[in-house]
Amino acid sequence: MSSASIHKHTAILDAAYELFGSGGFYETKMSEVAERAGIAKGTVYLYFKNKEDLFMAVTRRDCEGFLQQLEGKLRASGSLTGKLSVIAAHHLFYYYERKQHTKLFFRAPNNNPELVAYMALFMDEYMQAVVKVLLEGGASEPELMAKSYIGMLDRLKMDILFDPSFSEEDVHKRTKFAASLFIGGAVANMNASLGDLPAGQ
Amino acid sequence: MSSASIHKHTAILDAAYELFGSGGFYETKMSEVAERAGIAKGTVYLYFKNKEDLFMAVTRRDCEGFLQQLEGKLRASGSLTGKLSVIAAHHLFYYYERKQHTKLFFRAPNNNPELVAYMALFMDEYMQAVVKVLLEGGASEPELMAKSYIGMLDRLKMDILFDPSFSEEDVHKRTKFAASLFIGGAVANMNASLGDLPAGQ
Amino acid sequence: MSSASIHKHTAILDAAYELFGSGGFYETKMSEVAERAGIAKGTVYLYFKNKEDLFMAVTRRDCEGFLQQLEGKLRASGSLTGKLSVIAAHHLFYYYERKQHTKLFFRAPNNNPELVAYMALFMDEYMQAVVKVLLEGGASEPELMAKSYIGMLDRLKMDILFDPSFSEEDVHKRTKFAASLFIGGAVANMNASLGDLPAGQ
Amino acid sequence: MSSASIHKHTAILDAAYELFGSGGFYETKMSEVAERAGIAKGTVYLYFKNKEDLFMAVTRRDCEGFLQQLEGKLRASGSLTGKLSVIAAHHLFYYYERKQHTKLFFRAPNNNPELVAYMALFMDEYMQAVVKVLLEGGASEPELMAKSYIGMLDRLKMDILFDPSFSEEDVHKRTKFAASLFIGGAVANMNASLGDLPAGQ
DNA sequence: TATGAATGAGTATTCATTCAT
DNA sequence: CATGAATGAATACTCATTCAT
Repeated sequence: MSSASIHKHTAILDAAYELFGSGGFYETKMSEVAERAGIAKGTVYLYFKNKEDLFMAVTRRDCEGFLQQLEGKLRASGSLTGKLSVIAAHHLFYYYERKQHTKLFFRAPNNNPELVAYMALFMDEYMQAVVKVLLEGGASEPELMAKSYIGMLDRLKMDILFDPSFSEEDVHKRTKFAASLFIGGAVANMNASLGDLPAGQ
Repeated sequence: MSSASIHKHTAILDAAYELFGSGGFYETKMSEVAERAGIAKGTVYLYFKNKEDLFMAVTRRDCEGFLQQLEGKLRASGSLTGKLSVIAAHHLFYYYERKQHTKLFFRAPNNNPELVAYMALFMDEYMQAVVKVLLEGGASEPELMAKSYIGMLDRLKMDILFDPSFSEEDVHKRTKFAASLFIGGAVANMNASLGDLPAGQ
Repeated sequence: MSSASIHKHTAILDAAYELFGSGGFYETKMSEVAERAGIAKGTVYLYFKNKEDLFMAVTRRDCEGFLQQLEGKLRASGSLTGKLSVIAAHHLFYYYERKQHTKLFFRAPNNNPELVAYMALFMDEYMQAVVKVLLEGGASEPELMAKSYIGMLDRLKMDILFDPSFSEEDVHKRTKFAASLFIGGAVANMNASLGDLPAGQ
Repeated sequence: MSSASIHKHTAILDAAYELFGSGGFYETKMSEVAERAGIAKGTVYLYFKNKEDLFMAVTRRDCEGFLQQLEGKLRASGSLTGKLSVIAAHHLFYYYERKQHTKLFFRAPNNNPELVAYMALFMDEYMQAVVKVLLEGGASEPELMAKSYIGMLDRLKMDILFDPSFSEEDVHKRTKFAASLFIGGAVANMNASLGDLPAGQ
């Protein structure tokens, strides 16, 4: 692929990322993608088989970037607690930085088995990255714990996407909160005794 | 509204619930909804303004049912820990019982502000129900905690939806796991010491 | 099917007959068919699955009409020679009457197996009708003879389709010529002896 | 035109002949033609103005070859009957030898006046070749007779194209049958008297 | 109320053709 | 001469919605 080709390939992915991201799969027109990429409609089809293929490619690039960055950051960080904080920060800031374009990324074509399979794979890889961290601490149910942590983070991210007044500082607070809650549990954030809590749960 | 009308209204909602639930908004046809409801295509429009309106109504009924049931269960339960367990059980079993039809419910029309607003409202009401419970324990950041708990539960529910071998027993385990992790934190599930954990976090 | 439906069905077939007939399959647009039939584009699809289906239906109606008329005329006619003349007249006048619309009917979608099969069936039925006549005369190779006769007629019809000055009288002459040539052979139309003709052939 | 050019010109014609022949005009892509000819897409346009021009050239080469071969064979043959047999054999074997590639040759672009004109010209030249033979026998309606003979042959050729089990021997039989029927007429193939045949027709 | 025939706006995709290299 | 990346016109088909009955 020539450098011009690569440039066009990237331009299409970028355009599609923004449009799929804000309008979703069904409400994004291939002609819009072409226009935003600064090329002709037919040209899109020289690089991607069809609309679903383009959506897959956009998703793939995004997910791979997410995981690669995460792994780099985890390698560079130390203690267990530090790593859990890194995960939280990565998750929240990743979306914070892309809030313009990922608002509605979760609007995907509904019955595309390939996409469903890929998303499952992504989720699994993400989870395994977290599991690996947890195992260092000797967690007994690392997969469930990893899923729980990811779920927490994913929900905490929603406000970031939809609340335009969210500041970087706010994201930092949320990051610390998430790691702390996950590690210490609700009990650590409460004044009242939890005397009725079954011990060891 | 006559009783015949109510019956038809309900039949349409039921049909739409199943179809939207398994195929998503865009891949569900109004004609299919009518057919499954046992009425004529035009009749759907006597009860719902248009496809989005129908989707809204389906969503609303589902969310309201979810919240009402939750509130009933919370009133009937005692301690803080008990209530947190009730929330987890409700969230997971709700989807467990509807796994046939909610698989893809999260595929919604992408740019409908009314729907977005409603979902935000639902999330807020759900969160407030959890907040109310947490406040009994004197939580300091009850909203963030509530969101985190809901996020955990939502991710833990995904396997239930997509893994057909999931048994009722498995759901029970997950329920206990979720409540326990949320209350006691990761530290309680780990063998290794978390000596590097900043105290009080 | 209501009478209005039948009317529309027929109107579409008529419109398609004329357009396919003069422009061929590929150069006829469904929107033109609809317009000429006086209905909306979408309505065509209520009556015919797609463009190929419509083409098939048009072809079928035309071929069936051709054969039915032929059979009626054959029943009403007497001697072997008379029947052969009836066949010739039917073939030539059928196209003479439709010269406006069948000029290019032989431009069909190229790779439609169903259509190919149907045309083979039609040709076979046509041939069998001729074979039946020939068998009354004790022909020894009736199928090849039938095909030959049909081939003659089909070529003799071409001028009718493409020559606008062709009169009904001309068609009559051609009819007589065809029957006579087929029955008596070239030898009957020649002054010179055909002494070198293998005897008995 | 250099020899390399001639080679490319021929390669394109060969490729187009096979593809148009088996897929028809509309379902053959210029890119396929180029690929099969072993050249780039754009190069085709250095040799042929456009797709229709290429189709014309392919048709022309085929028709000219058909006529030239026929004329050569006719010069080499003797009696009237012999010449008629030569015509039949030529027509049938020509397609027999090309059955792979001419199955669908008759699927031409529908509204190309130049092509229509050329085909008329070809038909006329073919007819004149036959007429010339028939005039040696003093035929009174040589053109109609020629057309009829060609029509017969054309129909008799169809089975050859579509029936893969057709042997060379079968083609021979058909050749003899055609010439014999044309010369002697149906009456020669029948047991029954044709007493009602108008004398001299 | 209920129907369902009719509508027509809306869009992904193809492919002949061009032209800068 | 040769290339092949880029173009964009052109069209079948779908399906939400309407409205005469």
